[in-house]
Amino acid sequence: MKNAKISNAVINRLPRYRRYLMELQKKGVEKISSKEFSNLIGYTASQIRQDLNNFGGFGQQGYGYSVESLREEIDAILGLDKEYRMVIMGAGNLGQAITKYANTIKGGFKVSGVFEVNKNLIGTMLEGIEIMDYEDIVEFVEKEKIDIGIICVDRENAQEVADKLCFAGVKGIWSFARTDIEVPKHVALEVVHLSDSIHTLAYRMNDIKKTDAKKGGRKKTD
Amino acid sequence: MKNAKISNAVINRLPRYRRYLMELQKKGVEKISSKEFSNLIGYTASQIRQDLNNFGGFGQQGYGYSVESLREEIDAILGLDKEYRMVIMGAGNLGQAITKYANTIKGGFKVSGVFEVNKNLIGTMLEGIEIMDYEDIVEFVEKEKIDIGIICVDRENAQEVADKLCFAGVKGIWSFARTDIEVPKHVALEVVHLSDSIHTLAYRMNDIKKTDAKKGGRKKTD
DNA sequence: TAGATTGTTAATCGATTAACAATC
DNA sequence: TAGATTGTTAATCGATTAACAATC
Repeated sequence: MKNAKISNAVINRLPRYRRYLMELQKKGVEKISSKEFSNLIGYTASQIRQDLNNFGGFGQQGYGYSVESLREEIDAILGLDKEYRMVIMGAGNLGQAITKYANTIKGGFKVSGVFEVNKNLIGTMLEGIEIMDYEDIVEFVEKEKIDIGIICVDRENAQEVADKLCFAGVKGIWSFARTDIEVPKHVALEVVHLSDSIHTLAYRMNDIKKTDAKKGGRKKTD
Repeated sequence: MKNAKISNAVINRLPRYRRYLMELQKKGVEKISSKEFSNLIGYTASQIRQDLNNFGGFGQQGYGYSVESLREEIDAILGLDKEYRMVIMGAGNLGQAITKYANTIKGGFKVSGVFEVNKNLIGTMLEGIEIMDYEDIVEFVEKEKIDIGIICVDRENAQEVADKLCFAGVKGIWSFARTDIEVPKHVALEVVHLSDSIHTLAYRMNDIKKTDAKKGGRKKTD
């Protein structure tokens, strides 16, 4: 495995490679060349080879890539061979929605607790998990060795909750709060801006109307 | 308003500009220079001016930008001055989660219906909306003038549902399905890969551990 | 007017694509 | 071995940043 800093563009493509490899595995495909993969996934063969070679030489000249072992390599690169214990911060509408979703995530991701400040919610159940008091979060993270904090609180409180989680010792934060937050360098951060996402959709809908594209062609994801 | 094709990088930054402008407005700030905005939002002043000038000259030399009118301009660019009628496709766990979330979206976005194939769910209520039969989707989109279809079905069925929605006449698709889909050129598409997102978080958590970054510094969103 | 700050052109940087030698 | 396809270096493309003339 090489060592230079990997660009975000590359990192963001890794889960996609993995999804296609899983599909291929499910279909029983054993090997794939970068050219065949290119036709399937829509990146150039050159980019695929370039991307993978950031992490090592997983292919074999004259043959291509073994679907199974490439998929295992990418799993290991992404850290999907490990377990992750998570807490949800905030049991309002957003927290309820994300808790429901988080329970369906495949792999080693497990929701261990939900935390709230609203006394009326504390002690009630959400998706089979008891809602606990925000006051107890630091102790819980330490005792239960929580890896990831999922932030589902209001914009106004997101930074404070992030600070608390980082203090408590989480290694990563996944935020759905409608704001930008900062974390110490040793904590990983991934922010999902769902409202930004639908706003760009609105832009594209109106842009299409304006340029009045002729119908018929097809457009791929990304 | 200019006309050249706007890059995705620019489009993706627009909602973020808007969020910061809303905050400034709330605080009663009336004008901002690209330099001040840069300090706040973390893009270079040059990039801010470059981005905005894709759509028109909204500033005034020697003064800066009016927070209120710039925010209005961006609202108009994004199409947030319009109403959008939406349907949720799929009332399983993901559909339930997204319906809960979609009800909280601010602005002109309104959920008008939820559709399912599972006969046991059809006719029951979800977040105050009656779940309807997938068989009736085309008629509903036409009659209710639905603009956006939100796809929350299984990977296996996502493309079929997208095809149906496009046939019915939606102008945009917001997909949360764990797969890539294709739509005709005249339909806008925005895909949210939540599982990809948490996978990149896992990567970054492990990457930090490997490079063993010294603690202390702070990292901003994006 | 003088100072400030935009709008825009030019320079730089980074990411993608092309080419090809290495090698299975 | 000959053919195929990788790994990697070089060329291109696009996006970001810097510079500065225009102008409020």
